[in-house]
Formats: sequence, structure tokens, C-alpha cells
Amino acid sequence: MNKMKSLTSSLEDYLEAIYQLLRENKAARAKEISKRLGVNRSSVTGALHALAERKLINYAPYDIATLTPEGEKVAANISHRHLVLRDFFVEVLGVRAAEAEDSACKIEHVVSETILDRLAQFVDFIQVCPRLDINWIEETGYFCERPDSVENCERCIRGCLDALERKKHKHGKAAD
Amino acid sequence: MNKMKSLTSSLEDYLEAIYQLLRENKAARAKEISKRLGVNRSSVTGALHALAERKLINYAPYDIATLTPEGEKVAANISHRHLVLRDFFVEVLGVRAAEAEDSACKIEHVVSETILDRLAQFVDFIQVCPRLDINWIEETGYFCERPDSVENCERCIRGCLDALERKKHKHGKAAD
DNA sequence: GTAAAATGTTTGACAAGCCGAAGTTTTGTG
DNA sequence: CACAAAACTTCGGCTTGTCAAACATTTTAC
Repeated sequence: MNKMKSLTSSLEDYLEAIYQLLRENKAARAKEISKRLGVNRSSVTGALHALAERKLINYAPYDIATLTPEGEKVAANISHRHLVLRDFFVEVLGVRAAEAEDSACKIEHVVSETILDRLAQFVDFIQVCPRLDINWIEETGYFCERPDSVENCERCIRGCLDALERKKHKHGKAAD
Repeated sequence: MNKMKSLTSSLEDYLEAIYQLLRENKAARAKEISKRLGVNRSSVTGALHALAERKLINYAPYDIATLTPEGEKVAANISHRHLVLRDFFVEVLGVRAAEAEDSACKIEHVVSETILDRLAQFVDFIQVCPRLDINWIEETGYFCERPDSVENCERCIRGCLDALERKKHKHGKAAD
């Protein structure tokens, strides 16, 4: 069903950069792309040729690039992968934004569909389920203050029940 | 403090393969490595040269490869990254073994230290904290049967408390 | 001990990516 | 309009990684 998966990591990066630039209402100029990707301008030209050959962008020498419908789809998919990973790293693992971006940039090219879906659902889940109101604690370097203390666990779980109560009331009063 | 991080993904794969073979008490023969990595035998020779140049393996033509102490350290680190990722995918996301292996193989080369640490701690945490006794449910495609039902949530959380009770008793009776 | 089989290496070719330098086109300004 | 600056492309050249085919060395088997 899929066209051809054969986009290299490198070309995916270029396509994503173009996608982002267009989203920011900037023209996809070679100079901008090269700045974003930290790459020589001449490398951009080559990449644009390759993407045009695959019919993912409209491009002619000395002209700016735009996405074809197919390119739009592919780029949106790459961008989606990026966002899911970044969100997971930030929301669940409590990694700082810059590093989350950085790792997402690399992993987005190699992560499988299934794992990506589950990560997305995990982020959803963690925001819905009151059991999972967990946070990375910078000082202790753990997800919980004293994870081995049974008393602490009990207090924590009862806290979950309280959170659920509050949620009930909230829903009862202002159903939004 | 670190020597040089400059091992390519490809060379990391070779080093890891050698490490695994030695762990399985097999000699690190070119043929075995090539089979594992799905690569031509002649490519293995080149990789062995590169690794030997970096003093990560002991190697002479027509001889089998062994790891230097430095190579052992680096390989153990790669292998560790692989295991952490695989465990997370299997234990937390409920991804099937083959796919977990597969994605771990690729992501291990690009994931950051911080993210890896947090994933490892997350897996630990999820096994210790009774709140986090969650499972991927194949049929519903979610981590919980009916995550939006408040009654269900309450029952679920009370289940956590029960689990904690059982844990207390277990510890009380047989402290192991 | 030697010949065949298995294993390992070299060599040359190719593709993807990148860079810097030199050349080309477009844009902007007086 | 003309010409300089900015932007873009082309052209080698380099690196990494791969393969297939030809060559070299070990191993194995008689």
C-alpha cells in the first residue's frame, strides 16, 4: 500500500525543514534550509534535486521549493513522528526541551510505526489516568521520592484517589 | 573524560556483533559477523580494520578478533543501550520481541544518555510502584480498558492499594 | 601430506553525503 | 539601466559503507 519507504534519513531531514519553513510562512530558500540543518548550501541543491526526482517537492534551479501533495503527506508524517517522540521525552521522561528535540530529530528516522503509536497513546493515557500522575524529580533522580517505602506508596496512591475525587467534582460542576 | 565518541552506527553494529559472539562463546569469525549483520564478508574485513585502528579490537588478517579492554567497555555500553531500549519496548509498551529488538538496534546508535537513563529508571519504577501496574491491552488498543470512565478508574486505583497490601504481607512473612 | 572446501582478503566500482571554490543567476540600489 | 551583492548551482574531491569477483590462506578430509 505504501508508495516507497526509501527516503534516507538525510532526505527526510531536508523535507522536514522545508515543511517547517512553509509552516512558518517563510519561503523554503536554500540558505534557510542550510542554516537549519547546519549544512553547506551546495548540499541543499543536491537534496532538492533528489526530492524533486521523487516528486516530493516542486523545484527548478534558482527557484524556491514547494511541497507536492505527496510530499506534504510524507513531511507531515515525519513531523508527526518528531512531535510524538518529543512529547514523550518531555511529558513523561521530563527531559529538557533542547535535548528532547535533539533526540527526536534522530530517532524519528528509525522508530517503528507500532512503537510510535504506543508512545503516543502512552502520553495520552498518562494524562487521563490518575494513577499515572508521575513526575521526574530532578533532585532525587527518580520518578518517586522514596519508591521503596511502602508507607510512601500508600500515601501516594491515596493521593491518586483524592485527585480522582477532585476530577469527579470538576466534571460534575463544569462539564468541559 | 570520554575518549572519542566518534564511532559510526555501522562500526557500533560490528563491535556489538563481536561482543555478542564472544559472549556466546563463539569465535568472532568474519562469516558469523557477516551473517548476523546481513552484510558481505568483504565488508567485515574493512570494519575489522577500522575497529583495530581505533584500538577497540585485536585483529590481524586471517585471525579471529578479540576485544581490547577499551573495546570491551565501549561494546558493553552499546549492548546496555540496546537492552534498556528493548526492555522498555517490551515491558512498558508491550511491543512484541522481534520488533522491539529491531527498533532497539537502530535507536541504540542515536539515543541520548539522559533519555536512556530515564528509560531505564522508568522500567525500574514501573516494576516497583504499585500505581504503575499497567499493561498494553491488545484488543482495545489502549493501556486501560475504559480510561474515561471515572468509576473504572476508582476500581483500578483501589486495586493498586490491594496490590500494595499483598506486597506488605509478602514482605512481612518472607523478607526476601 | 596434499587437494578440495571453507574462510578471509584485496581490488575496483558504485552510491550517498558532505564540503569548498569557482561560476551563474537574481535581486537590489543608485 | 548598470553593476555590485546576495543567493544558488556546478564541479571536483573526500569519506563512509556497500558489493561482487578474483585472489590468498586455512582447514578438512582422505
